[in-house]
Amino acid sequence: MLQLRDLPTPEVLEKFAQRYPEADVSAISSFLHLLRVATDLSIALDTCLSRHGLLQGRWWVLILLMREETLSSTPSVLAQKAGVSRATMTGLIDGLERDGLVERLYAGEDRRNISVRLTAAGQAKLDQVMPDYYSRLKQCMSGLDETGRQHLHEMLHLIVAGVPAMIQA
Amino acid sequence: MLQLRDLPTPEVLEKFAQRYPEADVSAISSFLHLLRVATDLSIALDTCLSRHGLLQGRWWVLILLMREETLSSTPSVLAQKAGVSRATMTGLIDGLERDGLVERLYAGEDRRNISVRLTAAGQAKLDQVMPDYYSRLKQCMSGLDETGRQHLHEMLHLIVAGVPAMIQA
DNA sequence: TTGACATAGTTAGCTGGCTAACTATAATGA
DNA sequence: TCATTATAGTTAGCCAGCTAACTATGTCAA
Repeated sequence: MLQLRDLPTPEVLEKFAQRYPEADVSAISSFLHLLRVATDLSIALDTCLSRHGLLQGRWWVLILLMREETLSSTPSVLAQKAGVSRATMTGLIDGLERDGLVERLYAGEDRRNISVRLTAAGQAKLDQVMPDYYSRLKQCMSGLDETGRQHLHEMLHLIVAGVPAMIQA
Repeated sequence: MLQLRDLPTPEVLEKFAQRYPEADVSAISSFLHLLRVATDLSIALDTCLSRHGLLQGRWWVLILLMREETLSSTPSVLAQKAGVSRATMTGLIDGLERDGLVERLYAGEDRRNISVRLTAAGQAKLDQVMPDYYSRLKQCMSGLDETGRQHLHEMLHLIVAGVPAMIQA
């Protein structure tokens, strides 16, 4: 996400703003700070999951399956929800199946679709990971009270509303 | 960073919280929302840079060099500041040098060190990219006023303070 | 002074994403 | 009805990170 470790100091920003009058130093600073913190959180999540021999990609697949009443779904739906390509999902399922955490079932009406189901071992793995993840996360976010969290949500909405403007041609 | 597109609804969170009492639903929700928005911002940044034929990694190297009075630095220092391994930095510099945006100079005191310098073409590239980047970013963050940005900073500090607790053994 | 250790840059090979192209199956419309 | 088009899953190959190992150079203490 944001690899950069050496965020610009106010002085550096000022220097750049002098050459580039378009620069809005507090906007830049907020943007980079947000990316920096989010990246650190993501790394922390990876660290937590790695203790259980998992990576984010596979872990999300397990969670998406657990959300389903039937504990199953199809690769293309999973790909959409997980935000990866179908090709990547094939690889994720391959790995999870090799570890016995999910299984492919070829039994559907439409023979283009296959079903991917969380196995008992997959559920057991989640029952081991999730309490650890949740309690660490609770600690991590404990600095922010309910009001602060509400505030954060609102700000994030405001920011995300600006993304189209950033992308447009 | 966060690939997941299908963030949990309050109902899903409630269901998980029932099975896993450690869950703090508002903490989880804030955490995921933060990662989701940051990821969207990072993708928007990539989109902006790609219009100029750049990727984040190389672009940050150019910026780090421009920050220096001498427009130059060494690969290992750049690697540290850019938050990538020295091996990766070798590759980034290779690419930038091939495009004529930086040059390697072998002239230092300590012959283990080499110097990497921003070329005129590199500076010209930045003069083309930065105004675009800055004005897009300004638009993107325009939903948040100065007070909001201050608030955001404070909250991010509170969150980042919790990261060690999330990582610790 | 020289042997052990540390540091800088590079190379080789791994990984988890990606796109594009392929196969098989289903749906649709002339 | 059958040719076209769309969809699902997979495969092949690309890319930008990574670690580990290697070479060359510098440092330091016995």
